[in-house]
Amino acid sequence: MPISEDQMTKMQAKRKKILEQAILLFSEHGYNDTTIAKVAKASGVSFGSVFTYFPTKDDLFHQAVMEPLEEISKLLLDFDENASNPLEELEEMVTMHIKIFSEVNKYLRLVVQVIGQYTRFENQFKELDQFHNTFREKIQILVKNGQTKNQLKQLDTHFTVTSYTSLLIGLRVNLADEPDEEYWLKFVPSAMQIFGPMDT
Amino acid sequence: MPISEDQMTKMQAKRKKILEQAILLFSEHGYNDTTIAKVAKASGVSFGSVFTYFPTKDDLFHQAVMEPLEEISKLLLDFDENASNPLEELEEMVTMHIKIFSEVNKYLRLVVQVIGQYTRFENQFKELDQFHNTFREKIQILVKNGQTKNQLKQLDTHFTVTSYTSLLIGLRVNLADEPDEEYWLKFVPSAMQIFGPMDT
Amino acid sequence: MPISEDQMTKMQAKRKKILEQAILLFSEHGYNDTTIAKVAKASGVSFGSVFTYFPTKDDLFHQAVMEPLEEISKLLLDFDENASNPLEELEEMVTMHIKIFSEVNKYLRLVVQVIGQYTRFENQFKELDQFHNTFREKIQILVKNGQTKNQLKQLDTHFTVTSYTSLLIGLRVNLADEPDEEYWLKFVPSAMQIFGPMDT
Amino acid sequence: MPISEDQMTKMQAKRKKILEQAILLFSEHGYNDTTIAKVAKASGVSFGSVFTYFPTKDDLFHQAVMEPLEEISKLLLDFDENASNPLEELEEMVTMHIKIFSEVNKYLRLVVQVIGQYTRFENQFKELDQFHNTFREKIQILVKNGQTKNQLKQLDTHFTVTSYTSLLIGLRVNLADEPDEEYWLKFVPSAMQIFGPMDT
DNA sequence: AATGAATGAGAATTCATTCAT
DNA sequence: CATGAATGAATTCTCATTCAT
Repeated sequence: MPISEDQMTKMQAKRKKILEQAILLFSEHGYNDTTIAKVAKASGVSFGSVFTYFPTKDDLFHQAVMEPLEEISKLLLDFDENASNPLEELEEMVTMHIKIFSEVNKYLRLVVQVIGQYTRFENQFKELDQFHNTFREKIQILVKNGQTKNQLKQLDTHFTVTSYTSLLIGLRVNLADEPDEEYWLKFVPSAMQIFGPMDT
Repeated sequence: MPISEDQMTKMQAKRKKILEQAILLFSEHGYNDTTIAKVAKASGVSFGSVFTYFPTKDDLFHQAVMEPLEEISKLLLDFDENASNPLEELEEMVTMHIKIFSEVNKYLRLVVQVIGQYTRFENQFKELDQFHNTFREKIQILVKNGQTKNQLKQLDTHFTVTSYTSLLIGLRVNLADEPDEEYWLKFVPSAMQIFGPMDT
Repeated sequence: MPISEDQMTKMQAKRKKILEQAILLFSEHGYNDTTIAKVAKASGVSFGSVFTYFPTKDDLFHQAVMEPLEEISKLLLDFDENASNPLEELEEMVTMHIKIFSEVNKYLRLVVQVIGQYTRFENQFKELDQFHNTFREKIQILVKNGQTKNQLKQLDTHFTVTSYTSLLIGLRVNLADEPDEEYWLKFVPSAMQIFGPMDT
Repeated sequence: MPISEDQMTKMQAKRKKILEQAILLFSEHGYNDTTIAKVAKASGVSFGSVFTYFPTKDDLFHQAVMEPLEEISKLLLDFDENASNPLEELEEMVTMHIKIFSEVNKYLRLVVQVIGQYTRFENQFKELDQFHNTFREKIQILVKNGQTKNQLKQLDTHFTVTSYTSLLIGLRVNLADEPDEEYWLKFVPSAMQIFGPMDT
């Protein structure tokens, strides 16, 4: 092997650094106003090096949108849709989601850009849309279970869940770069309301 | 100076046409990918004419964001926060808002872009933010009245109303270019839930 | 009409100037080493103006190869293949061809580049090749007439004429930028030999 | 130093392989479109290895033009200018030359590029020109001998011989990548005509 | 000697803006 | 006022060359 393990590690780190800075810049300034030169400078690498790791600017953007999705989607799907106490699980889930959305500020702004211009960023949009479907389906099961157990009102689950995910993304849009988790958590009750919890 | 009224009318029409097309193009393709040449072509006017009506591209964008706001804000604020039956008024208001959001697709995508990149479009963002505050304040009064009359649960009005506006904008993001008003109206119940209507 | 005739004339002149300089530069330095900046400078126009007249560099090259062809092909085909005295006509034709080839130095170097890299300049090559066929066919008729009248030896006309055109282009290659018409004319007897004139 | 003979052989082979591929690529795609990376890939060696054998791209091109010349020039000069039967020798020579030109297609395209852009490839051109002179001088002697023996017409030998070499290079340009030796050999009579053989 | 990551100079192309007609 | 040619700054991407491993 011509490449030592040490070098591999360094390269991985370099790639990661570039991608991180790209996400930051893309999310703040958009696709066009984020030049490769700016990304290179922010990452502390040379201009040409960006092209060593990402063949085109399009590719860099694509990876900036796609790579974090895997990790974040795991976190967002980390709840038990068949929990014995659906209402309790739902509240835990909402709390978790709110926390996550309060944290991954920059990346979500990138997501909003992609969705907002889905014709321009078609490929990325498709993948995000696919996750959105998976996401909603899993929540729907939990909601149905809650309704079966009479913990939730008999609302249409499709519209309920779509409203919930819309609230999440809408908060991220409206709260701009509000970083205070405490503040975010105050939206948990409103979010819960959407699911129509039975008064007890 | 010696400009006939007829000419004035024509120029107004031309300006309006340019602005309309600019909104469409800006919302679909973003600021940078919308060139003046494309706007001119879409409007059926010459290249240089755009500059006759809007001194710079920045200005064109600014007007594209600001001018429709006046009209739309009037529509959105068209409810009686001191109605004698707050819950009924609230439901009417929500229905109206959902209808409006289902209709002004293109413009709202433009709004999302501005909010999503508020550092880049600072001036426009400020004005939108200002309206957002006015908007929320008026709704808050209605909600408080509803709570006083025990039609609504005693939820924190600030967070409730911000959740409501977030849901609206979030729906616009999530439903992309869904144009069917019938479909949109199905979200009214979910939106109402946020305000915690008392079961009757 | 928004453009005055005067302006049209100026633009035509500008376009011509750019094309002329492009031919010179392309022929001397090749496609890649001829930058648009150099063409602009040589033509005394601004960088961007080149793009006003020729959308891409490829297009500029294409026109540089194609446009002069029309005029030159007319000159080269200006002989009477059915002349009553074919041998005399042939000698006049050869003399004319040699003169032309001695004059259009730069352009022919461009032609040699295209032919030499016909895979790279496929489109241009095809058109040149087409002319080459037309050119040879017309000469072949004259040669056949000369053979019928026993003024020329019974040589295979296809190979004879292809040899003749090869000699012409080969001379242009070998004589590099020799500009002296007198010198060039000394090759007429050699060129005539190819056709196998009967000794008289 | 301590380099085994075995290693030397391997390196020589590697160098040869690189040069062969370089000739192919340069001749087909020209200097600029032939990147070091492409040469490396075609040769099956690593990117950096090309630089081990050829310090710069210029040098690689230089060697690609120069190294084959030695061998080919020997072949082209392999005739007896003082043969007792000059005409017979001339015909044998022409046949041999035509065969050689039909074979070394790729390299000759490279030669045409150098001559066609002699200002750009000055050094290489000078050496090719030098050979051209040597080549013509030797043929001239043979032609003069043929004229002395009244086997050839009294034509100017300089122009005759230059016409002959022009025909050769012109055929290589015109016949593009025609590989059929049989076809090429049909040009021998035309080539012979240039020397003005006496009818017998 | 071999490898390929790192670098940055250089090139084509786009496009807002200016301005003469 | 309308038009569109002229301009050049800015951007992406390529690639020869260097150099650490």
